[in-house]
Amino acid sequence: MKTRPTVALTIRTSAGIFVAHYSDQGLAALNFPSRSTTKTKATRPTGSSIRSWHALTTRAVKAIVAGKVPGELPPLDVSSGTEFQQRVWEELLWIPCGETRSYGEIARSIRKPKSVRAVGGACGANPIPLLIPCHRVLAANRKIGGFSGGLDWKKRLLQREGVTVEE
DNA sequence: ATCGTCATATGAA
DNA sequence: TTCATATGACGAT
Repeated sequence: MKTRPTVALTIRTSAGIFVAHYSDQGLAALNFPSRSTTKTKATRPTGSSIRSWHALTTRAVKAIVAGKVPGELPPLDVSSGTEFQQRVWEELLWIPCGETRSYGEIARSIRKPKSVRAVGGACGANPIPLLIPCHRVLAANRKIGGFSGGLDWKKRLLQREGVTVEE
């Protein structure tokens, strides 16, 4: 996994300022609001493709934060992940808004029914939360599981989509 | 309902 | 190779 040059652009939402990182392949990472990353103002000359990608990202993020369907997504640069992780992430993309799956179900749908824990690991390694909806993956008993951006975020996003989870 | 234990895949150190 | 997991199934309590 090599680090390609990226451009960081911010997205202002009612929930805070997200930071999107773009490579020449597309959206490479999306960070939750946090104080430590708010100092990214290094906006270099951005190509027209990146600007149009950012427009799509911005719209999608705002929609998801509001619990609505994201609409068209920008190209996602998942080259930082292993083959297995990319397989999992792609699968997450098919989970419709308002529905959930379990880690085990994801494992089965990629024909690796025994790699349930590895699926959890892949979710945790997901560089683009929200757009790759890892928050819609719960444990088998419908419990919350974990979330890289903080469990409060996961709960909030699910509530917005009308999903209730066990506490 | 909760807890301990084991099976098992993947990835990072 | 060893260690840690955002799991799951099962049995004991």
